[in-house]
Amino acid sequence: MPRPDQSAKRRKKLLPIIAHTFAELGYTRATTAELARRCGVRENILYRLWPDKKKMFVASIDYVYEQAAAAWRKLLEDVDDRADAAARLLQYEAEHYGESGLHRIIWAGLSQTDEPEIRDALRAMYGRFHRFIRSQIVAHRNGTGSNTLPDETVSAWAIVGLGNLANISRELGLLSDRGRKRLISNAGRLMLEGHSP
Amino acid sequence: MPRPDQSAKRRKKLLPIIAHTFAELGYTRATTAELARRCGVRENILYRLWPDKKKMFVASIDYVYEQAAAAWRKLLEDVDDRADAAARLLQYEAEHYGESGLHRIIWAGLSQTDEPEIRDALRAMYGRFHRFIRSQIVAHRNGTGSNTLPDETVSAWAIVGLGNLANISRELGLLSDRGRKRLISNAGRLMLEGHSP
DNA sequence: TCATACTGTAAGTGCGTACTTACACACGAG
DNA sequence: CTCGTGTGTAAGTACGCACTTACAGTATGA
Repeated sequence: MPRPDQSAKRRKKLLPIIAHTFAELGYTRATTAELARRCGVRENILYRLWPDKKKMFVASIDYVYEQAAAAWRKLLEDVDDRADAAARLLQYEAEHYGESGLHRIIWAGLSQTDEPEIRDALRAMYGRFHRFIRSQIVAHRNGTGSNTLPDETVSAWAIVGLGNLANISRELGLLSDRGRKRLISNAGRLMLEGHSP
Repeated sequence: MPRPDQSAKRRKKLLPIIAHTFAELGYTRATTAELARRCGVRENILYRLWPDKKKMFVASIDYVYEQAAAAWRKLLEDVDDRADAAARLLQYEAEHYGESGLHRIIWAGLSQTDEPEIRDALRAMYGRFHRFIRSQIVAHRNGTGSNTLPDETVSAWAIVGLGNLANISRELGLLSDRGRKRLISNAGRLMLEGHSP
């Protein structure tokens, strides 16, 4: 028997570089040559790790959620009161939303939704985000829901939308940093509990 | 003197076709050959009307707002009570959001924001949408603002975000038609006046 | 030690794309 | 009529791209 296959390890090591390159340049401008250059390898090495460019991109979409979820999990480790967790997450996102720049991958993906693999990856990603946020809302409200509030499913989607727009506004310079913070914390709080701070 | 220049008229006539092609195929896959084919002309004709492909795309971004604004203006013609207008618009969008498919142009643009012209066009477009919605909110609240509500600027951005997410959900099949309607009308109403129907 | 699969280098290849050029024709003003 | 310019057709060009191939080297298990 010859040497063992290191592909899995290597994929794991290169994926962050690939993902950030897609985020920075978009799908088209992130050429396979450029991806390879930034990874410090030749193109054919990438093609040994993924069958084609599209698969590299799909892997990057999954990576976006992994990263966000990891940051959130870490944040929640320090929070004892589960009902408080949602507010803490909102606060955290108001400060840090979009810093990683990885959300640009999603936009690149959204303009390629005619590719089923990409569409499926995006749908899965949004679904995961939604489920996570919804579970936080449920824990936060904890049965105290007033009937003038939208249900948790709707509220969670609205908060996803809020985050989305916060990213766009950061990208285009639509709002100042303060304005964006206010947007997330005020509108987010309203969605969460029916009034803004 | 020879024949008069018909370029302006022609641009106006072809732009809707161009825009819908970008919306359907995205920037990259909407090749100049395909754009020309759908317009029923040869490529060089397009290049006489716009200096390059990027300019065709920028014109399409502007077209997105023009179209939405035209529909809204038409809807508002029949509304006497200005305070009611915002609710009517929400209702209308809950039913028809994203039908035109033109929003896909925006996603294509968002993954090209390193091009200053495209970024500027997008920023201008979002600014116009925001101003329009904000003015409707102001008229709707008409001084009756409670202090548990976010101010009009924040609320307007939140509603823009809501619309954005509604489009994404339509594209990816995240929500049923009913779910999307509920999202826009419930969360939108909450943003507008502090409680949902 | 040795066969075998992994790993790296370097040079393609074919194709699709944005954009151009050359030229025949049509129309409208003087 | 006729000159000059808008309009249409058709072919072409240079280039960048995703993806491939050929081959030399290298570490591993039996």
